[in-house]
Amino acid sequence: MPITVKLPDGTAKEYDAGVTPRTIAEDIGPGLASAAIAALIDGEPRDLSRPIDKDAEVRILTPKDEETLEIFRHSSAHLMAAAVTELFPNAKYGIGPPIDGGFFYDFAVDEPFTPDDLQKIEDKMKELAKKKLPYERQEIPKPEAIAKFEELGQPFKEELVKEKGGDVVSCYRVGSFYDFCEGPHVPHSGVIKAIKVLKSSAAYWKGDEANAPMQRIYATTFYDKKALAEHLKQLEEAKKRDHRKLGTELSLFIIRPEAPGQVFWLPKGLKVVNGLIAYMREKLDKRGYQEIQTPIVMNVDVWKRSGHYEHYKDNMYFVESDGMDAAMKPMNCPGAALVYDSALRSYRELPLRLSEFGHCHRYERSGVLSGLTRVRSFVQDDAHIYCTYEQIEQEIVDLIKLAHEVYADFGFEDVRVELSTRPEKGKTVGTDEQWELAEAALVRALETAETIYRVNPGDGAFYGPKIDFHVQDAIGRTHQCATIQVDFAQPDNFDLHYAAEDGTRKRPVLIHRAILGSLERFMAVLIEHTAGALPVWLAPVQAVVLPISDKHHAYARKVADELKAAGLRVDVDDRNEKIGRKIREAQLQKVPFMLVTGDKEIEGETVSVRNRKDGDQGPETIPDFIESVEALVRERALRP
RNA sequence: GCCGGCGUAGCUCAGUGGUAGAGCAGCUGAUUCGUAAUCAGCAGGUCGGAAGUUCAAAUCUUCUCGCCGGCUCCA
Repeated sequence: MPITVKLPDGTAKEYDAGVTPRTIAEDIGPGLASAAIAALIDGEPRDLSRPIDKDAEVRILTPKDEETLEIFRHSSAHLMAAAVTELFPNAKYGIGPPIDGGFFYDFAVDEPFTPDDLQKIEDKMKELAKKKLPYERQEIPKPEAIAKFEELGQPFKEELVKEKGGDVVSCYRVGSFYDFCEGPHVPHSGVIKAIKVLKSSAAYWKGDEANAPMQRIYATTFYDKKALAEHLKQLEEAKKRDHRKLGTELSLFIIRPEAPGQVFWLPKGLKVVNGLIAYMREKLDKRGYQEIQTPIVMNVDVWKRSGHYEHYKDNMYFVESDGMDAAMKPMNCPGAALVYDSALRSYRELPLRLSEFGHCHRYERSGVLSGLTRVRSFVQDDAHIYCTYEQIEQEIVDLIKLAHEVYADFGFEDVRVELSTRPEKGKTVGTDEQWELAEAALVRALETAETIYRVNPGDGAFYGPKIDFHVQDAIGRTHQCATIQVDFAQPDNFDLHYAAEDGTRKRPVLIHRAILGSLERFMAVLIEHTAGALPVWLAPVQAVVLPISDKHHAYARKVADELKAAGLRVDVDDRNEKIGRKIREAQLQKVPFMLVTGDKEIEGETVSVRNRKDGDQGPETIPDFIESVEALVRERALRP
């Protein structure tokens, strides 16, 4: 029976039913046939060898197509499992999906893999790749598959087959590895030309600590060795930008064993943090916020009332003093609620926007702490907006705009927005109706603000749904920053109300929001994004004056005094060192401007300006230099 | 928390059972210098902590603290 195959360029060809994509590729040309990895049949990815039995649109996939990478990495995961099968015949297979930048495969083994094992696995993979082992697809009845995996001693696979619907399941064989798998796969292992096994770590079957422990091996593969080398170089670059490393090198902060998960801000780091706070205050003042500060330790009754005790106590620190049971605040909302409740509020005051740079403490499991991004003590640029139901949408639209405005100021162009909805019932406070109203309000606001967003079902806070903003740094890592949450429950818990226009008492709605998120985490993002070269307006030291020799010290100090008088943050490097050394160190400290002062400059009452990015800029008078720096600060320019 | 790795001078690291090392930073001195490292000397460590094995422990064992990686992403 003939079928019609439509190609991407619009041409149609006739084939006998059962023709494979490979044959079609060969028909189109030998170049395409040899580059072909898989095919899209009516948009569905398929093996090259899988017969087509009806009219279809066919697109041959080569390494140039984006869709191919996932297939390629997935096939690579099978190759890794094949290598493990040969080296560790007793390994039980879990799952092996592609991930960003590579893939992993989970194995249950008696002994965790050692670095040596990983090298052996990599070598074995390379050996198997060279053999050009075919990826063979089989479709077999489900009971047969179950029996097969039982016979192979693969309980996890058996479990997965049992969970799968349908009567027939597909399996793939590559080398001595046989796997339950939808596919598709590359035609043979020879296309996997560049392989690197990266690391191994613990995981649990289906990600649940209650299940069997497994060893997860991470690896990556590429179509050619050059691409792999580039990828590894990028990983190196990411290490160089790591905020923990730069934090030490630039003397921004330390974290000590005496206080795990808590930050000691050094003078330079605190300059930057304070710069961020000043920046946010300026933004908030323009938007009608009123700043408050609420206590860190409050009677535990407050937390029982807010619902935190019930839903969040595992993450809270408790203290006792004067016989009072108290807790350290993990969030600022109850404090704000008490402030709201301290006066009789009128509808005329709404929306009441109470901001707070609130210092929160949350107990985090020891294994999850990480630099500035996951800490136990942090300051949120928080605010609580009390408003009427009608005002919600406009407030949220404004917040979405504010978030985008702030991120643009820092040069974050790639911002992802996520809407997280209600977690499992029983883990939340508030009624069904309240949740529905809150979620609907967020969705409406997102649509009004024309924001593209993704939904994270069940990922909301225990008191309300939320919109999260994730920014991507210069090396592609994403970090959660802003969060906007609608909360109908807290005003109830604290019995908050306002006098409405008609004289009745009504319940306000609460919107929680943070724009930078936590100052600690935002610092991490900023440090990694800028590789430590903070924009001039935030740089802890904006300029360093570099006298050439002793006899220029007096002039250098005079210059520095003038700059300081103008409000610039300036140091003088009057060490007994050569100018080259002073410049090198200022460059390494990422100081935006270096001002070389010697005989020439004294004579002309100038400084020779060198900026960290473009090098020597030649002489400039001091007033001119001050003016140019002030302009950069005013504009919050991203580059000197 | 769990699994693995790691913990030696302020920083980066060497040192696999026999007297604790290097580079950088620091201090002192010399040098007075023009756009990414001047030279010399000096000083600096209960080898994360505790217990154990041993004639002898940074090194081996146990416990403990901390750090790093990972623990959601359909076979």
